[in-house]
Amino acid sequence: MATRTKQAEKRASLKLFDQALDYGVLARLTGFALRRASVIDFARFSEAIGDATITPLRFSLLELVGQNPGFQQVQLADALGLSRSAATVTIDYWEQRGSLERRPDPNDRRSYGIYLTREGETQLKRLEQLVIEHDRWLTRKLEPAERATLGELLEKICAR
Amino acid sequence: MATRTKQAEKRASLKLFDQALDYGVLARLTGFALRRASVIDFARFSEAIGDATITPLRFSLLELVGQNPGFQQVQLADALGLSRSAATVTIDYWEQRGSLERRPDPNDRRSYGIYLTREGETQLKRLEQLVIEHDRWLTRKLEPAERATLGELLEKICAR
DNA sequence: TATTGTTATACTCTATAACTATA
DNA sequence: TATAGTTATAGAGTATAACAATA
Repeated sequence: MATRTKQAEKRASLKLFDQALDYGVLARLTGFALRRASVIDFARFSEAIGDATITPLRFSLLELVGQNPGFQQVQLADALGLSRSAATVTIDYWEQRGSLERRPDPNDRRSYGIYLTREGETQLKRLEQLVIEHDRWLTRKLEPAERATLGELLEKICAR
Repeated sequence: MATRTKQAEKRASLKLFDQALDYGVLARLTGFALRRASVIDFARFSEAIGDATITPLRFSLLELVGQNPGFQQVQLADALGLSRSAATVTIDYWEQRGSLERRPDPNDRRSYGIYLTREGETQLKRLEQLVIEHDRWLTRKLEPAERATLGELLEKICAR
């Protein structure tokens, strides 16, 4: 039992990337650096939120619904680069928690508009604060100007 | 049949992120931008390599072995933030392809040193070229100086 | 007792395909 | 015929736990 705990403990400390090793071309790859940073972000996200089931993707969807009430599932899926089935599952998650609801679209009976519930609005406001705090933690080593620059450069990468 | 093809086709085009939607606080989050860029990188990586089974992680491990021949699995796992079992599986993948081999460690009979085979050396050189090309594609919208800046900023995020 | 590596197992995430009900 | 959403299913990927061999 002690052994298992130790193994889990060791992994939990997440001391990525060993100084003793030569990373070769990896050290020159933007893609590798992006992945590293993303892993760090992801690893602390749920912890910062205080709920292991709330992932970055799930938060993103809730935020998107909050900002764009009434949009179709298909639009939300596209906006996040998800399949329709993945969007269904993610929406199910929040609906089961009472944070959002599907309302039949009066103009197209195949589809629903997705809306926050009253509970969802409260929840989202709470999460926004925690996520913003977490993001500040993630970028705590950067000056405000550097953070802005990073945002612009990443934006350029994503622009088509 | 036509329907299915269309669905897959649509997703393959990966037109992430809809201009019509308001991304709210997501637009201000470094973590969200990192994830977006990573998704773009990952989505094109295997395609650029021309082999759907070679993922960024698998390439990273091979590169690490190439630069650090003879290291233990546990060291490679730590260097990539993997569990021991995940490292085992990843090494199995390359070993089955004849690209690397486990050699018994003469000093510690519990462990192996991991080495490239002759085939692995050739393979790695080939992959390095393709990966570097892919990374250039990923950052094609950035000036050389911007690319360098991005690297430094990401480095700061990852530094402890 | 602790560590290296393997295996068994389970869980998360996401995709494609098939299905339904509409359009 | 095409589309919105659901469900069934499968495949990556990765983790923990248990185990064997060795330290």
